[in-house]
Amino acid sequence: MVKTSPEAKGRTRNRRGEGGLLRDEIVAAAERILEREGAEDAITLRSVAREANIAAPSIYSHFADRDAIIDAVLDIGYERLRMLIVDVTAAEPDPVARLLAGARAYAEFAMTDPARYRVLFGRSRAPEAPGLSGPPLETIEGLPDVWQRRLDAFRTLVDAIAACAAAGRSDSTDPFSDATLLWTSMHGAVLMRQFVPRFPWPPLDSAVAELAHRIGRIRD
Amino acid sequence: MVKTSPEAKGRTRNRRGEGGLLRDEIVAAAERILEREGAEDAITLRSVAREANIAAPSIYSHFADRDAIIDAVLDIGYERLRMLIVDVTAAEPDPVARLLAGARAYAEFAMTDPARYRVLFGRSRAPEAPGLSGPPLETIEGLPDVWQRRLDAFRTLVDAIAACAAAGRSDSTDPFSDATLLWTSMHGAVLMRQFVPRFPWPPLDSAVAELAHRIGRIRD
DNA sequence: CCGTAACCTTACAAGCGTTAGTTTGAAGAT
DNA sequence: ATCTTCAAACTAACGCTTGTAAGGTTACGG
Repeated sequence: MVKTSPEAKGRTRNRRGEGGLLRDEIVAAAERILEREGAEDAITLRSVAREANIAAPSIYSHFADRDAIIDAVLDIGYERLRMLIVDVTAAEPDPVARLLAGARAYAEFAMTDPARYRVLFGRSRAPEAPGLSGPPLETIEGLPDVWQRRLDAFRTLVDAIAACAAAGRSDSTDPFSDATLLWTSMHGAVLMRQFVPRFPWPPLDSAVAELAHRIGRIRD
Repeated sequence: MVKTSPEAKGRTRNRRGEGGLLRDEIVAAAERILEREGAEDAITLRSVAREANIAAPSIYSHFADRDAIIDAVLDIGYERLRMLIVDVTAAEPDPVARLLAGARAYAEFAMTDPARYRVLFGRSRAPEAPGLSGPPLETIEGLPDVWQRRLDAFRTLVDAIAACAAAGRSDSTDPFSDATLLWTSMHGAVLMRQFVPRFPWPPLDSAVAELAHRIGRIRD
C-alpha cells in the first residue's frame, strides 16, 4: 500500500543518501515542541517522534541520544540570535544607535521566543558541556569552540561599547566589564518579565535603552 | 533488594496530634534534595520520600500533591530571603550603605544557594499560580497575596532608592522604575554567573556595587 | 480496649530512554 | 525488466521512574 498522506502513520521513505532530510525535520519538530510547550523537558524522544510523525527509535539513526537533539536546537538558536544581531547592527553607522539596536534586538529575540531563549541561556539541566564548569578563565578566548560561537553576540556588544567610547559618545573605560554588566542586566530584564508577566513592567524598549545608557555610560 | 538508605525501613510513628512533625521533615527533605541535586525536578514524591525515609504515599497525608511540596519550599525560601535582607539593612543608618548592603545580600543569597534561588525566581515549570499570568497590572498592589509577600524584598529596594533620593544621595526621579531595573539586573547577573561559571566574571560584589550606583543613580 | 491518627504495602497506568531485530523500497547492477 | 542490496524506516519490548489510588497495619490517647 502506498502512503502519500502526510498525516498517516509511517513516513514515506527518503531517497538513498537523503536520510539527512529527516535530521532537519527532527530538529524542526523539536523546535516546534519547545515553542509550543515552553519547556525544555517537553522535548522527549517520543514527543519529538510524534511531532515528526516518526517512530521513536528512528531518531537514533540521526542523533546519538536525547541530548544531541537539544544540542542541535541550541546551535541553531545561537546562530539565529547571532544573525539577527549582525543584521540589525550592520546597517547602523552611528555607534550609539548600533549599540541600542543590538541590545533591543537581543531583548526582542528573548521575548518573542521565550522558551528558546531560556534553553539558550538558562538551561536548567546539565550545563556540563566541557568548559562550562571548572575554574574561571582569564579571557573568553580560553572557552571551548562551542562557546566561542555562542558568545559571538557578546563580542559584538563589547565592540559596540568600545566604539561608542572611541567616538567620545561613552565614558566607558572598560568596555568588557561594561558589556558584561549590560548583557547580564538585559538577561535579567527579559527573564523576569517572562517569570512575572503581571508585574507592572515598564516597556521593555525603554528599560533596555535605560540600561544601555546608564551601564554603557553613554553621554547625554 | 538494594538498601539505598542507611536507616532501616519504616519510621517510628509520631505521637498523636504531632503528625505535623513529619510535614516539616518532608519539606526539609525536599530542600536537601534541591540543594544537593541543584534542579527543581529532582524533587519528586519518591525522592523526597526516600530522603525522609518514608513511604511515598505517606506524603499525601500532608501535601495534596507534588506541587504542594514545592510551594512549601518556595514559601520558606521567600521568607528566608526577606529575613536576610531585613536583617542586613536594618542595621545600616546610611541610605546608600543600606541600598548596597541589601543588594549584596540578595546577590549572595542567590549565589550561595543557587538551586533554591532558581526555584524562587526562575521556576521553569508551571508558574501558573493565580496572578502570575494574565494582563499586566498597574501596580504591584493588584497582585495576589502570595506575591505580595514574595515581592516584599522588592518593596525594600524601592524604599532604599527612594531614601537615597530623599537624602540627596541619588538622582533617581522614579525609584520604582529604578528599583525594577536594579532588581532585574542583579537577577541576570547572578543567573548568568551560575550558567557560565567559567566566564571571566568580575567579582560579584563589584558588579552589584556598579549596578547599584549606575542604575540607582547614586551621586559620586 | 477501642477508635483513629499516622504510617505502611501493594498496585496501576503512563511515560521515559534505549536496544534488538525486522520490514520496506529506491538505487544500481545485471 | 528484473534482481539485489542496504539505507531508512519500522515494531516490539525491556527496565526504569513517575504520580497517585486503595486499602492494610500499628500503637497511642481517651
